[in-house]
Amino acid sequence: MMGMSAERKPSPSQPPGVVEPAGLEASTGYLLARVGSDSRRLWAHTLLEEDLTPHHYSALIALDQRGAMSQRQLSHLVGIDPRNAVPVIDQLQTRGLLARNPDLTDRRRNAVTLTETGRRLLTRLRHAAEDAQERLLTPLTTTERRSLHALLTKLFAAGGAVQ
Amino acid sequence: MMGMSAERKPSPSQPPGVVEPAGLEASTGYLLARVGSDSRRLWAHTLLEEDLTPHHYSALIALDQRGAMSQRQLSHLVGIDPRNAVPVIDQLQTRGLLARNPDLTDRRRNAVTLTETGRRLLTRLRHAAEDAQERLLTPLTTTERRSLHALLTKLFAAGGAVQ
DNA sequence: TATTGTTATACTCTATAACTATA
DNA sequence: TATAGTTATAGAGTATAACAATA
Repeated sequence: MMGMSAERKPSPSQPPGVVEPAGLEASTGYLLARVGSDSRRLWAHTLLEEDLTPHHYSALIALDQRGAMSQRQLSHLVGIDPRNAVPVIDQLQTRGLLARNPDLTDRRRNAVTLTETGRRLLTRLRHAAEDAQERLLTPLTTTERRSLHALLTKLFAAGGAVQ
Repeated sequence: MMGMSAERKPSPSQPPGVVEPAGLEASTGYLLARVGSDSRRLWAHTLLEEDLTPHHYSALIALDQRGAMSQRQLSHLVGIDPRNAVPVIDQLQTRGLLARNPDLTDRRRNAVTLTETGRRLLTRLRHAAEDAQERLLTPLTTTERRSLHALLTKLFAAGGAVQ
């Protein structure tokens, strides 16, 4: 419908003498980027019903998990630039989902916290997230899902090394 | 340096009674999207030296592998919208890397083919792609890489089912 | 001097709508 | 009527440069 589509060739089975150049599916990096963007697209589409973007959701999740923190900490945790976090936090604050309080130990900082409204919305969103994830991972068995999660975690944890 | 960064907690080891809400790293979909975008970023950064984007590269690869095809086929194969493929193909044509020839069986279509110049450039780019991939997958063993590739292929192949 | 939050800005990627020429 | 290519356009995501307040 919208996502990915390229046909696959499970077994190359080349006629002898013909060397076909490697296709896109041969690259793990390409598959990672493409499946990853599909994952994001799927989730973004679901969040549209709540008028939120994946960045909004990630920020709410991080605040729920770690409690109050500065905007820099939050941006770093969510993986976006602090500059681009400003409008994201603005919108969440306007909707009463989080609050910016003064940090008493450092007056440059805002202590960003989740509100009760934000927490309630998050509960609803978590269910939607599980549904979306279920749809995404349908082709995999439980064991395969665990394996994929472990491998991605390994890449994610080492992330700082990339570039 | 720029990519991902969130700290991990290999073992949760909660104090009894405290239930910490699940964080972002608990979601396979999130990890997929984030590691995927890092993969794309890394590759895009490498391609910048040749003044190309990942889409340009994907198009060249697909043409090299499958030969002449229409713009729609090419777009579909690469996973981008035909509308957005127009400027991509324009730029590649301007640089003499591919050619748009009339399709004799259907005058609406362009038969897009790789030029010799395009093929030569591609040879160079393939090496760069291998290097980038090596950097990306450094944290994984050979077995783990094979496993990841297989899992992603499974998700990719089933892609049409998503959404 | 370095850091926190901010603004303004620009560029890429992706998506919606609508046109044209062919089939 | 449906399809192939195209244009214009708008939005989200990301990145560069620079600033004020504070450490």
